Amino acid sequence: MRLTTKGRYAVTAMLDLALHPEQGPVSLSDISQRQGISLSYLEQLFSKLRRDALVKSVRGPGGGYQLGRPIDDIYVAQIMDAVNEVIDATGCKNKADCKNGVTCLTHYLWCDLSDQIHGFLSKISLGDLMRQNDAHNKVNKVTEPKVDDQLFMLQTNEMAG
Amino acid sequence: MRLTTKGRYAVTAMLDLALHPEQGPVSLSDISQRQGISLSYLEQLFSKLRRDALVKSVRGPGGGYQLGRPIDDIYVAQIMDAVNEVIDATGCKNKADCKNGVTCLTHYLWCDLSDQIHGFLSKISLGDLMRQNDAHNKVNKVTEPKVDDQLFMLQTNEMAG
DNA sequence: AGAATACCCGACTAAAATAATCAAGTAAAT
DNA sequence: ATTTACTTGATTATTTTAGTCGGGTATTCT
Repeated sequence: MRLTTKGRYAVTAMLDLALHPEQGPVSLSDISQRQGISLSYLEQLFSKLRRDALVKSVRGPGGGYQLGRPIDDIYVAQIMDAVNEVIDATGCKNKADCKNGVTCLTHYLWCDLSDQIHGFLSKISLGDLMRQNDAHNKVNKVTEPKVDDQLFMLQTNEMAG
Repeated sequence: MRLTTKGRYAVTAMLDLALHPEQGPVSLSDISQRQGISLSYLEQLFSKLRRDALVKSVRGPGGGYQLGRPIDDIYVAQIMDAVNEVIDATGCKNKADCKNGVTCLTHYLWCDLSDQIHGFLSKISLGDLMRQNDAHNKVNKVTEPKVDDQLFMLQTNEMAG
């Protein structure tokens, strides 16, 4: 899991789609103008988003892109994973001499953390983000992410597995 | 907030320090060997970590680095922030013609998400990570880090939802 | 049918960040 | 005094990001 500017562009573009629900498909040139992202770069990103079925494309005049699923079935982690290459976080996966030394303990701890972040972003949908903004405008307080619960949940999940 | 390989190196190095509590300072060359990070790159990272008082340095023979605070007072977000430059996530912060249109709504939603991630990582300390690993080992009796399981878990996470 | 729109795709280039290297210091311990 | 190891700055190489280019294909509209 990586949180890069590339992923930010992707999430931004997906949010742009989510904010234009049923006026037909949204063209990349529209997104390009509104969000200030180059058209060709958007094409690269949407190629990957489409590969993961996060968006559907409609060709021809009046065509463009639409979300591939309802906003509550699209999670931030999925968007990030679609556009970012998965990396080997340990750097020692294939080493024969990797025998639970200090090195691998740190790697393991890092993987733990990485899983926590991934699990966290796997629970935030586009719909969550948009509703949170609504709530924020009304009450100025948010109920969505339960951070402490997340921490404990991960522990129990791993123990079970 | 960015979650990059650079930040991963920093967290890894800090974990390495945390795992060597009171045998005196830990030299960067030790960390370099154990974690497979080049010495000079570690120097760059620790320059920033020191600037933020996350580590203390001891010069001379037998010198090295120690954590600047107890493990429960050092949070992952602080480490990330120390080594990563803060970026302007909106790209329109200073524009006078930015009047809360669709563009800025997406930017605002992104900032919201970014705050959530930051808040999440601001609650995970080095101590949390280490204790969680202890609990995991006790329950599963795992003595060797199971990298393949980690990867598998990540994949199923990606597929889920 | 033909023109216009907009997705699709691969290769290429430019810019930026990451990672590593080199060189020349300073502080402290033996 | 010598060695160790931090400290700093400059430089370079590599990778990633971002953008560009030039072609395509599917679709709609006239």
